[in-house]
Amino acid sequence: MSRMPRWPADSRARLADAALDLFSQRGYSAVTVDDIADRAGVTARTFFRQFRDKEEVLFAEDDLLLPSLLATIAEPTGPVAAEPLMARALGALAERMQSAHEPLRRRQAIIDSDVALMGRELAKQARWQQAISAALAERGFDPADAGLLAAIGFALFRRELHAWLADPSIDATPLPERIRAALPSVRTVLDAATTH
Amino acid sequence: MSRMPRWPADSRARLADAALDLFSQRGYSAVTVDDIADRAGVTARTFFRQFRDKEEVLFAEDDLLLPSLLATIAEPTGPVAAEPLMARALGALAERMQSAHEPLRRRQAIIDSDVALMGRELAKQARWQQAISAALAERGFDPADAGLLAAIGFALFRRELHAWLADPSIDATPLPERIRAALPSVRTVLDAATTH
DNA sequence: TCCAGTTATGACAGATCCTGACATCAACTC
DNA sequence: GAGTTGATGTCAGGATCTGTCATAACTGGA
Repeated sequence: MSRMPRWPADSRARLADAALDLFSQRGYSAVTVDDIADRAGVTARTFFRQFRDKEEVLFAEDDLLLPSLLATIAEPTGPVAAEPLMARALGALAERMQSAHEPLRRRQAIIDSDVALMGRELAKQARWQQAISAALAERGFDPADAGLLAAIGFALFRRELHAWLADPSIDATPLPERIRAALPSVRTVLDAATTH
Repeated sequence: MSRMPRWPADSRARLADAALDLFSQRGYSAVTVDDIADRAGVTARTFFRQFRDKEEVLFAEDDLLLPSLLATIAEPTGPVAAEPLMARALGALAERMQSAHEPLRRRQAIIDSDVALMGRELAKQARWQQAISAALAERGFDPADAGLLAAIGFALFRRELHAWLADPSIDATPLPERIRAALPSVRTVLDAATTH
């Protein structure tokens, strides 16, 4: 019994935690991969075996959320219009993020502080958008519409997510509620006008 | 007379040309900064004095377009609704890109081949979006609307730009015309529905 | 029991990216 | 013609990321 692994397990999780802590304390660019590896008790080579590059340690978790989002979109429910489907899919995604307000907040602060990280986040979201667009087309939407729908949904989701993360109060309006409340505004925004 | 500069002029332009050629031939990641500098007849250090990093050489020109786009938005024309204003601003931007179909096509092919470049492009567009949103707010739009408007405008512009670049025929539908034709679709897309 | 295969890691060399510091030299200014 | 400016070269060095091989725990079967 008493299996003694040669090294403590979960080096991946320890690296991710160490990275988030150090980035928060000193700022992304002031932290080297060696720093992260040291704090996690491994070498830099192990870091790069777990994460493609220094940036990826902040985004690896995201990949766990996409499949369930796609599943929600694909759920067979008979004919459905774009708006209620978006409400259901984005609402479900928001539910799953609801419990992680504080970690998400720290992470977003780091990303917002570095242009390259911002780019990485947007690139990842673009691939999500692509996948969602494909899922919408699969369900029978016109492909051209599907792309625009996915783009609009994401723009709206991003806006509400940032507003939610920026709100420090513990009993702020929950994210899913924000999303559902914001959806109708897309309809009216094109008719907005200036006074000068 | 006969001023003999110590070095040939326009090292920046020669570097940009060399980079585009080499990236097209061998692929972005297979080309080193030394390769680019060699072909341009300078050293790598000069490359980094002209461009912040290896990626920037593909995006530097973009910065010339933003000011005129903002100027179009700010043009005082009396009260105006969002949709015609977007049509005018995006149309004018499309006009200025119209003549550069082939270079833009090559550039986009390189960007699409590399995730990091995609991220850089999206980050740059996000900053544009931010600036445009601010310009819209400055003109009197509700700030929340302005952000969503800018996002929708960009999503639409990107879609049409990619379609235009993907069309190899010389007398394809011109970009400005595509943009203006696509704008109304935003209104109807939320009412699209599936049949299953 | 013993041995071969698997797996996670360490160790090390090296390519590439990017920066800081200083030197060089034509062109310009006075 | 002396001094200044500006674009470039040269060099050292840190950080990121990869390839390769060695090591030691674990695993499964002879």
